[in-house]
Amino acid sequence: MATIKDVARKAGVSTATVSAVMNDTAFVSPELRARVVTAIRELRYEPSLAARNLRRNRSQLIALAVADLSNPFYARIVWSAEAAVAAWGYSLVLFNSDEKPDTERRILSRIRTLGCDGMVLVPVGAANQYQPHEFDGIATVLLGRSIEGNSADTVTIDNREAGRQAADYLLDLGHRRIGSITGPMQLSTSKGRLDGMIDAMAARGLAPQPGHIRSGEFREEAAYSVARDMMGSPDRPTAIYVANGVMAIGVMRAVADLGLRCPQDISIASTDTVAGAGGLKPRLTRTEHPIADMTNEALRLLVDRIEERVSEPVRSIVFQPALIVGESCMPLRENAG
Amino acid sequence: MATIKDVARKAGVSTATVSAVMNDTAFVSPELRARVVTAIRELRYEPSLAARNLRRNRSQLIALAVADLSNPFYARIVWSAEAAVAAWGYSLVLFNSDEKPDTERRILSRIRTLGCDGMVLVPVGAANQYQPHEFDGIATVLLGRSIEGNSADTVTIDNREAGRQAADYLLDLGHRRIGSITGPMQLSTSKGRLDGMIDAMAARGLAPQPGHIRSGEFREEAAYSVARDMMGSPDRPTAIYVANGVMAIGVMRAVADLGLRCPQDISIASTDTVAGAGGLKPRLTRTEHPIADMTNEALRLLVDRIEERVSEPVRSIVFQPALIVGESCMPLRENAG
DNA sequence: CCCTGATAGCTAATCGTTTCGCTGAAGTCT
DNA sequence: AGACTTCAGCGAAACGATTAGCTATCAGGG
Repeated sequence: MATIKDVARKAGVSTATVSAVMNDTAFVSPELRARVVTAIRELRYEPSLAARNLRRNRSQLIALAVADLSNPFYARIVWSAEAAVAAWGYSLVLFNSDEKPDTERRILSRIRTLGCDGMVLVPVGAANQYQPHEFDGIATVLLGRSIEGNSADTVTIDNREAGRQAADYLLDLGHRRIGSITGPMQLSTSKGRLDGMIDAMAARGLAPQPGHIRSGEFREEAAYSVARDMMGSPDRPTAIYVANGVMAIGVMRAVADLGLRCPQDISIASTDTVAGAGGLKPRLTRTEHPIADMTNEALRLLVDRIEERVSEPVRSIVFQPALIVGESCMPLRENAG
Repeated sequence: MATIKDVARKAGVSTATVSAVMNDTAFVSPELRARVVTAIRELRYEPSLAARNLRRNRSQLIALAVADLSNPFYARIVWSAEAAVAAWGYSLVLFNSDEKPDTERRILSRIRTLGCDGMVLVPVGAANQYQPHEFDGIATVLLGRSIEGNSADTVTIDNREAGRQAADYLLDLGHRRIGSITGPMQLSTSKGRLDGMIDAMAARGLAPQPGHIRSGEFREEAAYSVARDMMGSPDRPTAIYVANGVMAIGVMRAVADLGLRCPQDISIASTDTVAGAGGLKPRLTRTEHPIADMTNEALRLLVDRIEERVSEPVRSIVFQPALIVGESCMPLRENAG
């Protein structure tokens, strides 16, 4: 592995000159430049990032820590993030906290040791689980979920509005007994979506039955068992709002396994679709997030911070959901059968 | 950000001692050790990987370069790889070559500059596009696809067997006019799967019609248009073998858009299912790969190399596919309608 | 009591860059 | 012609760790 010294020796110049050529950081006469370039090519010199970073105190690394890599929603974020990170000239270090606060803690420490220039974090813990020092010294953008009281930039969606839109749609179809299967209540996403749904019902003088509101892990299996339980009872809801795409798959599976039909027997709406579910039948009625836009925006904010073109102290960007009507919901009156 | 010197000063010892404590690399008396540990805790010292790596010439980084991050198949690999990499004490740097050899070339160079200790590569180019020097000095495992003549360890599936299994299944159902939509022919995966299918047909004295064999990019859109074209013609095949899961979705969409029904009008089988397609209706008949096992195995081989517990010169592990019967195929005689 | 051997812990060199400050040749002005 | 600028290019000091090699201390044997 050739070093800058080898190049300098071969080209008959100092290492400073080689560095100047590499980084275009000072004028170098055409002759010298040519000699250096030749030497670089012949020796196949590639600068050592370790050395450069030690000196510059930069790493060219951006960390992305997502909550659950098995969830296509996050897989989609990873995809967008990789592209954005590369476009900004960084490399992506990927972590999966698997919805476990302890794992997340280890990840944060690892990100620090790696000297990542910045990180995009989908936080998994409750607000009070974070120590302020876990964030200082490293540019941070929170994605999708926020941490109350934290001073990092955030990019989120309007969860409350998402819940409201989905519930309004179901209400417009005439449903009155609407249930919800949502994620862990300490997460801003779960809580916001549920609150939005309750808002929408309250606006029409309604409230969900207590037994029709259930929360659990953001996973297919969790949703499956909760749904089986809720749907098995005689006073089951006529429509259900599921807080995320993976859970919606679980719910549909539960419905099918109980011998119920969707949408004839039960209407299902959700928030956050799962990639590749284009083939899911019936197609889910859901509110969608502009995942790629959100991710790009998160990285723009992050790079802004890293490169210190900082404007305001804390920036929060909220994306609005859009309702996509599929085939998983029907008007109530036709539910008689 | 505290450095080792700060810790040494605070604990009243030399940096060498701090280093010894950190790495447990020499005996340190209990008293000193205690002082050092306290100082480390109080200063919240975390060693700089950049400095350590410069010195040790290691980076604790493993690169994963996949061919197409938008493909759930690779998303699944990413998921498994992140877990395996973390379990071995490394961090994962993720790249997406997007099936573009040029991008892949840039990635290889980047991996080199980053000083990654090793890489897992899903190669996208033809064998002759690789220069030997792009691989030397960095431990490499090729995953899923191989490069002829390359001396890296490989973990692949038996593509030929996968094609054979799928085709045999269709043949057993009585199909004779079987077509195939496959990926780029310079890739070992595409070629192997097609060869397997041809093998199976040849074993029964059959051969596919030339117009029934089409290749294109490993993407949904590509498959969609090729399928529309092939299915539109009057002598269309009665069954079709699609070389990958994402393409299968495109084919199913094309079939539906042409007003054809699957499996009544056409049987579809594929290799490599897409995660989350559990909800796809009808469920795809396909050969599946043990993705997690393959990925784990790839990382085991890689870490072996990195940590120089090398056994044989080159190791190749081939996984066998398994046929999973869904609902997307029917016996030929019932195709009359 | 001195010499030896063992060893805890220190000093300083080193990894491969970047970058500050310097040198000295060439150019400009009076 | 002398003094002053300019600036291409160089030398060497960082950056923060690891580690080879050394020093000093101490115990034990002769």
